[in-house]
Amino acid sequence: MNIEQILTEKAKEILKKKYNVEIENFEFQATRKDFEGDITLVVFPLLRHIKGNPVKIGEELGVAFKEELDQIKDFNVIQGFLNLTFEDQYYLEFFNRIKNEEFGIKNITEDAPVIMVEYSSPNTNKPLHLGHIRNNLLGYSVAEILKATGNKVYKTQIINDRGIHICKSMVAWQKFAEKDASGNPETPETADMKGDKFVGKYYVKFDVEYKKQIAELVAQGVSEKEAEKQAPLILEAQEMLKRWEAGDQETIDLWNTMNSWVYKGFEKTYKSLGVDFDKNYYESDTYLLGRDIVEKNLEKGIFFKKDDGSIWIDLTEEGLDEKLLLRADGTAVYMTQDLGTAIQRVEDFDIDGMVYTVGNEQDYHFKVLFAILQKLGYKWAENLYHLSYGMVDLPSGRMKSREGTVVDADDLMEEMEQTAKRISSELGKLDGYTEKEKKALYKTIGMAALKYFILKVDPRKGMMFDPEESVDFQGDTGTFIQYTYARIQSIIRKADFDYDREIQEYTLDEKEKSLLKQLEVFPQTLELAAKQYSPAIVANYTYDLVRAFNSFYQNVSILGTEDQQEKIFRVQLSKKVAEVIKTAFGLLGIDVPERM
RNA sequence: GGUCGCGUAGCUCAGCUGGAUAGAGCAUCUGCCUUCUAAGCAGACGGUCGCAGGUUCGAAUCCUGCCGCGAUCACCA
Repeated sequence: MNIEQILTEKAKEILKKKYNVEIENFEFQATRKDFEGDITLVVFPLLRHIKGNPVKIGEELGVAFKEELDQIKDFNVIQGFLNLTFEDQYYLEFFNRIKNEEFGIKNITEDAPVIMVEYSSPNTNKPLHLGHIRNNLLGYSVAEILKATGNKVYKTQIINDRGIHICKSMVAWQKFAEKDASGNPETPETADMKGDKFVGKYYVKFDVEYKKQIAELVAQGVSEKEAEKQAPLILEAQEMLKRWEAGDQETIDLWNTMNSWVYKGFEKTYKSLGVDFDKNYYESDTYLLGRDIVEKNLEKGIFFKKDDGSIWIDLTEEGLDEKLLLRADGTAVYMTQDLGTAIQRVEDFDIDGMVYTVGNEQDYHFKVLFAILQKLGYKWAENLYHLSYGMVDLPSGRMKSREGTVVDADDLMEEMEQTAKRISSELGKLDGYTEKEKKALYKTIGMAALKYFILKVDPRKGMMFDPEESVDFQGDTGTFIQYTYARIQSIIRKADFDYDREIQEYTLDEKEKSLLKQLEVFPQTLELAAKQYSPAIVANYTYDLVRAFNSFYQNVSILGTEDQQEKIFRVQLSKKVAEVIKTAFGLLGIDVPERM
């Protein structure tokens, strides 16, 4: 039983005796720092059940708590707030209990819920950019947080590897690839380019040439709309798509080759980002899924057919529209595919729920998707969540690839590393590190700054990113948190005495106490983060913890104190704080360095 | 136009299921390194929580209306 439950039981008992009322819920909150106390019971809500003066009721409860509970040292009542102060012993017992365990992390049991987290889901014609970074970091982190709170998790991505856009890159490469002396077209290897960048280059090339053709046609008097349809390049791309769908071997080979280039490039970016997947789905495998389901349920009357033969679902009862699922020619749309893919995944992994990490521009799509799956009666459809995140905006507005304002993922990561290098070199604290170790450290620091910057904001909200003002390394940053971790490691390295002994009796310093309080809420913070699918909650928690530690560090002496008890306790406490930092940052996908 | 989301300090963001005098960081200004890492600490300055009503003992938080910004409303994905 935790302290809130103990207090609740006691309060129930007291009020029953005194006022003969049964009250189930009490409102507790951490005492604000301007007041004396550790936990506060808000008395006002009780007035609904008890007629009386809130101050008097508070006093009565306070007296009883103090007399009857060992944990309570003192109390005060201000207006309708009963502030309770705990005995130091309470915190000490808490600390000794968690000291040697992996604190905050739940075990994953045999019967744990199985959740699939989808994220990234790139197109194979464009390199990853800042938007993908937010997506990837969020998806990965939410997956980790779900694991830490006792779920079995599979991470997945669905790769959009087919369609007209891929054919555009293929056509462009066939037609416009630069050739070497013996007439061989360039490849990522010969051009010394990352595969995704290479293919992306030809996608852009297609667009440029296509626009030229449109302009020419328009100059000949063709309307713009017509020109877009008639331009030879687009016709070629459409032909290519037809051949692909017909299974033409040459086309499939080219498609495979170019996709494999892209995947190699993605792989590198994912590795730098530190994200991974348990399973990849490819649209080329899933785009035909969903049709059977639609046809099967047509008979059941969940779907209906219009005169032209197209198949729809009516979601007006759910407050949504009618939605098309199969065209009159029997081909599927995006929705149908997602429907089929969801069902496929449940078959593959026996999952109980899914999280889709997709931008908030698709809110409507997922509302509809989930509504349909629920209507079809799948039990797991109750546990679908659209992790809908806001767009990353630049100071100039939205990122637009057409206007060249996309922030490339690889470039950004490289810049972060360079900034870390510059600052680190200026500070010059890395004596004894080899060049290789230094480089690894710069990357660790740069990535932390970037990841923390992105993850600390509420996923649902849009966010601002200014590439000119490089990400901060001071204040509320990943760097600051890493720095604190490194600081603690330095203390531990220097603590050359046996500090393993358990401290039983101890008078807590104010700074120690606020650290313990912050540690205490770690598990519930993780629960909240999982419930809200929000890494930001973990990030903000870690920042508060670290701030409390630095205040402690600067205001009391850890290794310098004469008192042996004090010295042992402070080293133990510091060590525990470092562990929690590491755990929390692990959930955000951020590494911590031993030195910096 | 319908639907959804957002609007908190000069800037970037916190603020849990309503609770005490709305919090951080950056920026600006003051102190603190012969003692455990100053990527730090301590402090100052900075707010009509978009506006107007309502519910409540109590509203940044819930409800309604309005204003501003964004997304979406495709037989695109």
